[in-house]
Amino acid sequence: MDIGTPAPRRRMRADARRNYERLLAEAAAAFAEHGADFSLEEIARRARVANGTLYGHFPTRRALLEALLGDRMRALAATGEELLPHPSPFDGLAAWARAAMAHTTIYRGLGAALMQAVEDETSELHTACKAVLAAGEGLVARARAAGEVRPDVTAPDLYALVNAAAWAGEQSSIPQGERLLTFGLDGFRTSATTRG
Amino acid sequence: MDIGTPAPRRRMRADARRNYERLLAEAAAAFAEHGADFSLEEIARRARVANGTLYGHFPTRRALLEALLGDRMRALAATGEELLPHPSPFDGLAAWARAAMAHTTIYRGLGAALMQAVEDETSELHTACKAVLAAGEGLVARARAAGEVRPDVTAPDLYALVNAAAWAGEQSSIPQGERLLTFGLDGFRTSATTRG
DNA sequence: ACCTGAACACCGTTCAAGT
DNA sequence: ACCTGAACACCGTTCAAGT
Repeated sequence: MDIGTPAPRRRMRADARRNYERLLAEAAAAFAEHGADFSLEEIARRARVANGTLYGHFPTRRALLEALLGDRMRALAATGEELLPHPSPFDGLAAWARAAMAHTTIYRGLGAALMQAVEDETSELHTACKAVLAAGEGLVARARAAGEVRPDVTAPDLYALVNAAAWAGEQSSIPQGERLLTFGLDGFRTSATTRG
Repeated sequence: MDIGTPAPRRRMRADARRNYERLLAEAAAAFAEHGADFSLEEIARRARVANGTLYGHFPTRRALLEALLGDRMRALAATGEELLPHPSPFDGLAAWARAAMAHTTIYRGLGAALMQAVEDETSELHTACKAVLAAGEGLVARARAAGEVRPDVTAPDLYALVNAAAWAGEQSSIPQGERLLTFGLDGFRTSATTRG
């Protein structure tokens, strides 16, 4: 499903709304091309807006990321709930993990932001991260109950695996992210407990 | 084994040598406390040296890291070779992976530097990273030959797992690094291939 | 209600001038 | 042979002054 440009929550003056949307558009393009750590000052310049205007709309980089990704993250959480009744609890979990990693890789450096935001209640991204974590929790709990995943696997394990794999993929010229995710998910499986 | 302060490779003038060592000492302390991305300018200030002097001795941040960690990384590679005749190839590999992660976590942010350096031949850290990778390759090859690890597991997989786990641990308030490493290593195991 | 742009306190890196 | 410190081109963030 296409999500489109997010809309500001409240009524805004016409010029404010235009600036808001130009900032979002330039940020989306710049983050996609150069990563989530791209210069905010340069984004303001590209949007033909004073740097102070950017901070007026988005007091932190996290606020900007939330405006860009909040809906997408809630959609990811919803996908997790849709996968709950999957015939194979492990396969449902694995499919969602791959979708989550695909989400994390839209901006380079995003994994770090998502890892920090889930533990930082003051982060504008925190609520969205919590929703994603909760979706993971549902899938993990069901796979655990079905005995398809080790009893000690937690939702934070899944969350960390997805972000760490995305991170590894960014650092590598080969598809290291997908490989790590596969190995990690298989490490979650009950059969992996059987040691020599 | 203690490694101590690395020595410059060539004869130096007395004042140069003093500056070199002060820079190394301040960098080691600052990196340990604030991570491998700590300001080089501030390190020069703490060493009571002009910023240009730092660049004279260490043209890049990577050169500074190499001077600090090169010997330690070669020692890690040697440990890998010592573990080659381990009675259980998998356990030997796992023990070395844990040692490697312990090495990576001495400075926050080091994992990213090590991931990039192993693919960047122009990096001053490249040779040391290659030595570590080669040690991993030996352990992986033996575990693979013994059938204790999946046939498709590679040395870069192990290298990436260690660094990604170290990275995840840095972002988290719980020991997420150790957990991810355990899951990933178990995902390497042959038994994990047995799927439903 | 919102925008502007200067101000402040930082970076990394280079390089002419010194000793 | 090495050191110095200014110079350059950047950052993120704040805030008084405008409209």
